[in-house]
Order: sequence, then C-alpha cells, then structure tokens
Amino acid sequence: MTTLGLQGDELLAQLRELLYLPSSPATSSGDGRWRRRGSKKRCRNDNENNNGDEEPHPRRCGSGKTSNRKTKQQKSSKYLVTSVPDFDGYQWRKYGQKQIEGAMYARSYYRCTRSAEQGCPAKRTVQRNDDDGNPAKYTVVYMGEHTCTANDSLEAPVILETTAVVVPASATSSSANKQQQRRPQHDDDTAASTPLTAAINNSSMAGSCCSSTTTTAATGIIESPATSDITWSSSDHVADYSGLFPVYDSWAPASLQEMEDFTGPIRSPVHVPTDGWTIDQFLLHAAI
DNA sequence: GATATTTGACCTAC
DNA sequence: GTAGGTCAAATATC
Repeated sequence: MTTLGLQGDELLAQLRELLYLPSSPATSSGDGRWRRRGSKKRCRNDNENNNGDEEPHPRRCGSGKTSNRKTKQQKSSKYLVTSVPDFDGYQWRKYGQKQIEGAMYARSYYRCTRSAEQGCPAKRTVQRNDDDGNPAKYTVVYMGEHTCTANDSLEAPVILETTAVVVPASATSSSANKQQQRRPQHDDDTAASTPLTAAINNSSMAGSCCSSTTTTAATGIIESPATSDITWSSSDHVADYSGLFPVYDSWAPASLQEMEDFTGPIRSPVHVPTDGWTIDQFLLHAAI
C-alpha cells in the first residue's frame, strides 16, 4: 500500500509546518504564546495611586532616576535588512514599542529573554522599512552581544540551514495551499497535538535555549534563509537576503491589514541549535 | 499563579 | 525641547 508513503508525506508536511510555524509548542519557555494584551495607564505623578502619602515610584511617578539609561544610539553592533526579522536563532522578549519620528511604522524593542536570568545584554530593535515592498522589509539592529549560556548557547546569532524548506512549486501546490487555508493568523492550536509535535518536543529541539519565540505579525511570510546566506553587518553594511528566498507562505494571515502596522507580536518559527543538523536532516531522520 | 505583551509615561542624550 | 530608549502596571492567556 501507499499509505505508508502518504503517511510519511503527511508527517513531513506536519513537521514542516510545525517547524516553520510560529509559536510552536516546541519553542522554549513553554510558550511562544500569542496573546493580545491590553494596556492601562499608570499613575500619573502622584495623583492616581499615591494619595499623596506614598512615595512616588522611583521612575513612574516621581523624580527618581533610574540610571542605567543608555546613550541614545547605542553602539549598534550590527544590523541587517530582512523580510524575516525573526530568524536569528535567539529568543527575544519585547519590552517596548515606539513610533519613530518620520517613520511609517513603529519600532519594536527586544531584549534577550535571558537578560533577566543571566544578564545577557543583547538587544535588538525591529523596524519595518518605509518603502513598503513586497515582501515588507525590516531593519533589525542588534545591540550588545549575547552572553547567555543557556542550553546550547550560540556564540552569535545563528540561523540554521533551513533553506530546503522552500519546496518546489509542484510540491507546494497541494500542501502549501492546504496550509494556507487552515493556517490561522496565530495559533499554537493545531500544532500542539500531532504526533510529530510530540516527537519534536521529545527531541533536542524542544526547550532549546535559542529557539526564537519572537513572533511577527509583519508579513505573513515564513521563510528560512540559510545561515550562510546571512551576512551580519557592521553598521556600514546592510545585509539584505530577503530576495534570496522564495516566499513560503505557510500561514498567510487572514488579513494583510493586520500585518501592516507591525504592532502585534512577532512570531517566528522554531530555530534549533542542533550541532550540524539541518532541519532537512531532521526531517529525513524523522521520516525514516 | 505564572508569564509574555501592550502601551503610556518617564528619563536622558542630543 | 524633542526624539529615542526603557520601565513597569495592566492585562490576556495558559
């Protein structure tokens, strides 16, 4: 029977989907969750919360000076222009967003998720470029070096060789369409319950320190450039690898509109620091 | 309850 | 004075 082959294909498709889908449960810290958050105002000086007697919050409600403020343009070590700002192999936590003067899109600020535990100073900003090409491009600026050593630490932002995911058109016609159809804008739901998910969760991929859980509502494009195709640039150069890879639109958003603002969380597929294992190797292995 | 994100306010360099 | 960077309460979700 061909069922085995079909099953294999299906499993492969599933795995691919998982690997290149955002917020896969295989991402570390147990979540990669997508949430929509509200916001509230904080106390404005002493009026709201401090009925005059509490000492004002050192930062928010008073005069306190919390110190570690950096210089304006931090020593930006490297930056690149990409349509897939999330593929850097690290795990980032967003801590701010700011509308930048003269820019159409807000800039998002991220720091390494290990910054709290290990004091990793690595930060990055992601800003969508004004020239709205297709796909949209983002300027990602990295500041500081990773000093975190969790699990399989990587010396520098590393992206696994996952280019092979760009499947030939003939192969994508069915599976990709399927994916497009059922891929919601954001979810970890479908991914969570497949056998392959379990396989991944049990594999070294799960809980890897550097699987990136940043998420992007930016383009709806998921593509995985190979490591070798990315040039980390000093401030003099910009690496633009966005054109090197065909778009693998595996989870097209329901509405491009929601991508426009880049205000939502940024999501990215799983990155796995697997000592020489490419995802294709993993796929191959999994399929056997 | 834990954790990540949102977002306005705050702080500081320019 | 302004713009950019950061903080942290509020909040959503698991």
